[in-house]
Amino acid sequence: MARKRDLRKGSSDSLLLCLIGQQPMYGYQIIKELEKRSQGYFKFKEGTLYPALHRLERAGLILGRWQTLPSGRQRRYYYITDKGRRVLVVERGQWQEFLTAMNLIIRPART
Amino acid sequence: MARKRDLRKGSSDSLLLCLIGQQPMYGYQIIKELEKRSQGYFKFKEGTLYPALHRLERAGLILGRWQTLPSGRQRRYYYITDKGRRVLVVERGQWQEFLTAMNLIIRPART
DNA sequence: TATTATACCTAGCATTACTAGGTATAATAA
DNA sequence: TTATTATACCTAGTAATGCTAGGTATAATA
Repeated sequence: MARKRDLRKGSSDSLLLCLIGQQPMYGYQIIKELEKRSQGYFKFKEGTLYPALHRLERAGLILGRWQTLPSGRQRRYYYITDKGRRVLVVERGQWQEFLTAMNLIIRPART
Repeated sequence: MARKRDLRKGSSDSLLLCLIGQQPMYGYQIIKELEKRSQGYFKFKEGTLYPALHRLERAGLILGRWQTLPSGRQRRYYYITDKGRRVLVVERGQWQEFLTAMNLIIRPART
């Protein structure tokens, strides 16, 4: 039973949009930042993160730009788009609705 | 983007266990009950519910028994098992953890 | 008589998180 | 010097699950 994995399904895009919406970020940084902010709960795997970023970019919600560090190392920074911001608002609302509905069912019983 | 669908992924089993844990129920009843209790949010499709019930039964978390009504109609009532109760406790905890982590990320920004 | 509600079922599709592999550089430890 | 860890990106294929769309059948209502 892959319960934890599946609870997370569908939340990834909102999390990524939310972070990138606050500040442009690159993939590796996002993984570290999500783990830090969630106090260790979210540990995105690369096989989850990078495909997700590519999906969001294809959907026009974020925009990626390669940036070269003085060291010569390459990073791909992602910027949220206007469309991305609009979608984020919707998704935050959907999260609230889902949370409310879940709590109506799950919470009442204290057994 | 099937966002709402995917948020729900992984929550179904907990919802079903939770309901059946309070009182034995049959499939059709569960659909109606979930919709009522969630104030219309959860509208389980039969293609979601029945396979889920069968999964839970295969996993030994619930037990199904056919019952014949005076009318002759058949219903399959599901009962939670001891194992099911133990799993439910775990899943409630996991939901809480997930909720907490999500809120740490999603809530702060009020943009 | 036709429609809606009740009551169950399943095959196959779409989506997404993850596994497990890959490439490459920089910094640190042994 | 060498080995390991951290940084930084990528993808093919698998597993899991919600849903679509179809099926069967009876009872109640319009």
